[in-house]
Amino acid sequence: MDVPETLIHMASELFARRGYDATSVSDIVEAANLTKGALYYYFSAKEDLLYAIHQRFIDAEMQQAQQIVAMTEEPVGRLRQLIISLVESIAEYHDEVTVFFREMHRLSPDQFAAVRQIRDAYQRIFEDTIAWGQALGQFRSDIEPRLMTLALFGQCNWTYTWMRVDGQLAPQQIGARMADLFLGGTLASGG
Amino acid sequence: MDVPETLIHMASELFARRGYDATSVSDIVEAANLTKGALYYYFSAKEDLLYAIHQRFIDAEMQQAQQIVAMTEEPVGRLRQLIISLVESIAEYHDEVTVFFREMHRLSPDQFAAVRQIRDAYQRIFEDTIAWGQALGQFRSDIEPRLMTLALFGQCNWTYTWMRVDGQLAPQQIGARMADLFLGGTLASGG
Amino acid sequence: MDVPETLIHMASELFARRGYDATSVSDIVEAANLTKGALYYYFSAKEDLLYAIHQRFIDAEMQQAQQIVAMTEEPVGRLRQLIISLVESIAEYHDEVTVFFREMHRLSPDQFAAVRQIRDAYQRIFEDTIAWGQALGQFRSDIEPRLMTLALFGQCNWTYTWMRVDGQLAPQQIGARMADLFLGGTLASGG
Amino acid sequence: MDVPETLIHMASELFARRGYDATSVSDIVEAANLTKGALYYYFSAKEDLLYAIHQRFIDAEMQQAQQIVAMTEEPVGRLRQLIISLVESIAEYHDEVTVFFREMHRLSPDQFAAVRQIRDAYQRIFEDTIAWGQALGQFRSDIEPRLMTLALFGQCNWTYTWMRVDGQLAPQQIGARMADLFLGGTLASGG
DNA sequence: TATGAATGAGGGTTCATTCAT
DNA sequence: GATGAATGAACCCTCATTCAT
Repeated sequence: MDVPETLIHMASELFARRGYDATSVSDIVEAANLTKGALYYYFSAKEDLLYAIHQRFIDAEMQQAQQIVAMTEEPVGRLRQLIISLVESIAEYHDEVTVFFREMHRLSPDQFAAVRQIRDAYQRIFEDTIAWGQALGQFRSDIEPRLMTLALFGQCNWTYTWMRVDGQLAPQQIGARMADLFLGGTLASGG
Repeated sequence: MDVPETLIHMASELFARRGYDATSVSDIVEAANLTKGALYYYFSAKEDLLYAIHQRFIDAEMQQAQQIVAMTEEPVGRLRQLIISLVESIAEYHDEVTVFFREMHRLSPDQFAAVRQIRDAYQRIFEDTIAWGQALGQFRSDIEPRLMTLALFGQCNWTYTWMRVDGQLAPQQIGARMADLFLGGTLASGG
Repeated sequence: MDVPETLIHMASELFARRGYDATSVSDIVEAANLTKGALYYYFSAKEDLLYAIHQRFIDAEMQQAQQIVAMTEEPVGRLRQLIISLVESIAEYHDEVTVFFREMHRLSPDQFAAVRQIRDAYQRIFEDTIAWGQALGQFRSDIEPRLMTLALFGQCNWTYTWMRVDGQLAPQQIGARMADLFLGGTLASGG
Repeated sequence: MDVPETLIHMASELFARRGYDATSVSDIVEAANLTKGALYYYFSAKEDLLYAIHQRFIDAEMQQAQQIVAMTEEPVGRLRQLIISLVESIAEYHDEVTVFFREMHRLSPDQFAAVRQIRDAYQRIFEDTIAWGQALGQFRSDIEPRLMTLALFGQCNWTYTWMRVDGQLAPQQIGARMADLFLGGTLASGG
């Protein structure tokens, strides 16, 4: 397998399990059955691995969101698909996501800014979708899109703390329920 | 001020800002204007500081939840109050909460188990409240209480990543909106 | 013996023998029968040892020069004494001097500037003495004081490359001959 | 340009500026726009570059000295020309000279011995010239030729620490003054 | 109560060198 | 002739912790 790829993968796993600082470069190369020299041939610093992990998730997620935007034509369906896609990605990139949410503050200022820029663009896709729904009268308008997006992100992102690959519900099912809840709320309707 | 108290406070701030591993014992005692000897007189290890920070938040939060349970007599109001209390606590204990969510995995197995026990008990209060509401026909019953609780926790806990002391909305207001959203959902009601 | 003192002494010896970069921190602490931790308790970087060695020589030399200036009242005698003092110091601080001349360029810009300032002041004492002698008509005036000083420094400083503690001539004797040569030149007088 | 030549040239520059140990093989090949493989095709070790730089200067200087010896027939003129030639060479080979004087101790014992042999032969040319002048009664005889040579070498070699290509005086002029000073001394003659 | 000196294991990183291609 | 990938030893430095005082 490709050496830098292997290193990123191994680093994701270890950073997710033990934390970035608690994982030594030695740990990574040992797990990958390589030498430190090899690592430093491809990455100029441990931090670059952290950055690569961040990019890997945010880029994948951003791309999916853009595809969904291109393929949907009304706000409710678009939002539902965005939610499910997000939850599925969190399951698929579980290690990367764990590192992403827990260690972003360890990035260098430059790297942090780069990641943040894409993250903000990603967030704006959700905000715009909600604002669109509000304009159409399909979404409640008493709460600002930004706050609603943050609430939704909380719901979805938090799954990284408890969602298991071998859990009762598949990520797709969990995503569907998150969409149901976010859209419909908790109170029993009708009656 | 009380020495151990000062140390915990300083450690919360630094751990929240830089991370647990990236903060040295020297950093803490310097910030507290004390010496290492003083720290090791009160705490037998750096880890104990981490544990104290976790306890401080979870204990405070647990106590509040129990008070609310004692004071409320129907599920909707209880849940609403629990939500607002949680968001307010996250604002009040911002540093501790940041450390709690980001560094829990760095606790020793014993300490982790102790913290987890209270955290689980705290979670059960929410789950029970939701189950109670379902039994009364006030909450939707198509999603299990546990999943609904985890979704709610996501919504609330995630605020630690973006809520600011000097933000436009006070924590209490943010909590209220979180409750509204969680209970009522996003779709415009009525026709 | 005083720990930082021992370290500076050991470092002088090793830096002089092997060079600054070719001497590891481990080499130094082993030679001093100490641990790395002890070294870094007193010096925040290897470079600080290098700086301390530079200071040690330049400060000692500067002080002696000032004493001679205070004690002498005519240029020829003053210059002769300055020369002898310089050569004697080079013998006394042989290791430090070797490091001083060979590794000055390895100092950090700040440290370099600090050392250079004293070195320049020291040089000015010689230049002023020569200019004074020229003004009195005792020294030749066809060459600028600065160039004469640099030639003299060459003569004296270069002794660090060949002067031995156990050589035939004592440093004081070598210094005296350097003075004779510099003042009288090589050509046979009279005739 | 010839590859090994380029490498020696680049290495001279970098070794002179940063020091031998502080310059990596990577630095050299990058500066020369080559690869490490190319360097190791022509030089079997970094040390060989250092040796080549030493040779380059000492050989050139030795050759010049021999020409001067062959062309001069009395000691004063010969010495004057040797001095000027030395100072001019120091200017011309400034980088190599800097490395020569500062890093000679980093050569391997064998290489050191080889360089030293030529250096000693070179020194003997000066000593012999001075002894010759003493025998003819033209040079003072109260100081041994070896010590006078070392003093003279100090004067001349030290110029590498301060002589600049763009200085007020050309190397040839500086050499002339060095000769004047060494021969005539500092004291005003006559009276 | 608290200090200041010291430890020693391990941290991330560099680098001269090798070698299959 | 020359490359790019890889090695492994050594490098400087940090740090949680200890302990005599």
